[in-house]
Amino acid sequence: MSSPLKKIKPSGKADDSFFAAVYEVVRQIPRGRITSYGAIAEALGSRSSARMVGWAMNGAHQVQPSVPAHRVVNRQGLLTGKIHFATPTQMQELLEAEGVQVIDDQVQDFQQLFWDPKEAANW
DNA sequence: CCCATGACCACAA
DNA sequence: ATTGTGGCCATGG
Repeated sequence: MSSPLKKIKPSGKADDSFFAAVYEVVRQIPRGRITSYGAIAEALGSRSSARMVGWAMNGAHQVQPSVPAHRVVNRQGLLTGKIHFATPTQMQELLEAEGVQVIDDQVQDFQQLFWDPKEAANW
């Protein structure tokens, strides 16, 4: 079990929907780190599928184990998805609780805290 | 079945 | 730098 991601890659057919793959990747995001929708999509092989990543997050709340959707922001490091959380401040508070500074829905040192899913990918 | 929307991103002008 | 448009796939009316 050295490979946390294992075979989430669509080699052949989608055993686990694109959604499942997204959830897997999001769970790999280290605490105090963040990534972007596009980065996840690109890591999955579909650079342009960033929209689906966000769409997948829409149901992440009811998915187990818990998916740290608050660690996923847009390309600008902006908390675009905060509106989908229980409260408009939930996402920011979760990030700040992990040491991520957020000002005006903007992640500080975004580029520095950015975590590339490809780094964890074992392919 | 067709149309519209969506937690996005990249490119062209 | 800003604006507009296309694309991606899924879900809902």
